[in-house]
Amino acid sequence: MAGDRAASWQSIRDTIMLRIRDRTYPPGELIPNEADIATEFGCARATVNRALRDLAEAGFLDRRRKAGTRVIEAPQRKATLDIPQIRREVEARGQAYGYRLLARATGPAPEDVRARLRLPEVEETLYLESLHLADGAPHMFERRWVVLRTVPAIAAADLAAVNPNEWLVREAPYTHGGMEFHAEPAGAAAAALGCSPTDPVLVMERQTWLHEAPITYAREHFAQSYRLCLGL
Amino acid sequence: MAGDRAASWQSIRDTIMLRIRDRTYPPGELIPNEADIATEFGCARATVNRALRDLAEAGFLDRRRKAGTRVIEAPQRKATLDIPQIRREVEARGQAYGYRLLARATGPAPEDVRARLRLPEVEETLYLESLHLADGAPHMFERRWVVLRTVPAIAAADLAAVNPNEWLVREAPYTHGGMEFHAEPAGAAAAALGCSPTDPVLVMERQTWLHEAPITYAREHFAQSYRLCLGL
DNA sequence: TTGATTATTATGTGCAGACATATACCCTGC
DNA sequence: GCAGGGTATATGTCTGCACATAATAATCAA
Repeated sequence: MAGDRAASWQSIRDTIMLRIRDRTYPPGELIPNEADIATEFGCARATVNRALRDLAEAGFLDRRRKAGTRVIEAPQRKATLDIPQIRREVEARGQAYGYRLLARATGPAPEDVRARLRLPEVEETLYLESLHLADGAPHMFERRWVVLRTVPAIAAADLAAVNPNEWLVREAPYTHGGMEFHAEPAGAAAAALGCSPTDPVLVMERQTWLHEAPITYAREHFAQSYRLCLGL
Repeated sequence: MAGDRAASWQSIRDTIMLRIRDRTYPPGELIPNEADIATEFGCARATVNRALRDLAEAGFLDRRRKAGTRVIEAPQRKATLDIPQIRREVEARGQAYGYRLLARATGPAPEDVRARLRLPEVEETLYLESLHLADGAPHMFERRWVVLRTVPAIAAADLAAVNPNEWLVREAPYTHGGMEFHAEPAGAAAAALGCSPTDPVLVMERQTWLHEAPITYAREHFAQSYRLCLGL
């Protein structure tokens, strides 16, 4: 008997986890069914269910009706990234956050932006260029296109006071989106970032949708010192 | 009454989510307690609990005993990244995965590696240099240090056949770790990647621990075409 | 006013039982 | 041998109830 007393779902989860680690339950193998585990721990099946569900969500178990519960062979662990909210990130490091709106214009979405947002037709967009500062030094240079049909309210927003991302997060919730990172020479962003056009910078591209309606596409160039951190 | 019939926890979750979106439950405000919601939907409190717990885990609600359930002001949405397992990533794109072990040596951990792994003293490490290929073309160049005290078994592993990451994932599970991304010139990795030393490349640094024992530190240089993708 | 104690309350967790649902597996008929 | 259908089974979910726990709010004492 593993849990002599007070089998909480966490303690069951931890025990099962240990057994996965020490190969009592080997990779790829089935583990006992919920009812049996419940008997072993002297608890209700619901409690075991809670424990196993948690491990499955964490990516260590594969559960299927009738088939049973199997230990994942190569635990595809997920890293979670708290989506960079520039201001927070800067302030969390104890630096003063600053923001400057460099350009603002309205016009049709360029070809590459339309492709990113899966826009079949040319649409009016609000184009924004902004620079985000940490302790006065350039930290991130952003170019952003916002689809006016989806978010008409942004036309009236005071984006010199609130940065576009924060405005959108508050006023235009999204249902899904995507991000991509790659490295490229600073190029046109060099001037704003105060580096050489050939210096490597980290570029983040990001799109969001509200159901099928495209909201925004942003292309953010980070200063060289920036490191994107994720926890495992 | 929102759910006239068959209130599953998912349908309750979705309904609550809609109310958060349309500001029926405004940001920062308390939402009704579980018992009231259960009454509204005509279901048991446990079902509501399941729904709200899910939304809390997804980062939309803040729940505290006695205090109640509150809508998060700035939904710090989490992006999840399935930790790059090179082989999978390459094969998922329909390309042939290849791997070559370029160097293998044993010796004390260099200063910067020790810092990364929070190693107070000099320790013996296995140093590995490897190149990962996609359809024969260089895709990622990796330098890795493995702490032999924590993972002695790797000394006997055939790392020409299995890549170090896959071996470690299977044989040396970790409890926690971290990843960082930044951009830098290819430098010494240029030769292996077949690019110019000044070309920008995406660098991933990664460390893992088993409880307090450091396992490995890896520094991976990705080919220029590589893009790190995350879903929101 | 301040600090400690107690009551109240919303969420967290547990149990037993029931039914729902997906699906692996066997059995049948061709 | 193979396709199709039926069945057994393991997980998924819900209910109604109970008690645990955390934390606010109220009360009381110094």
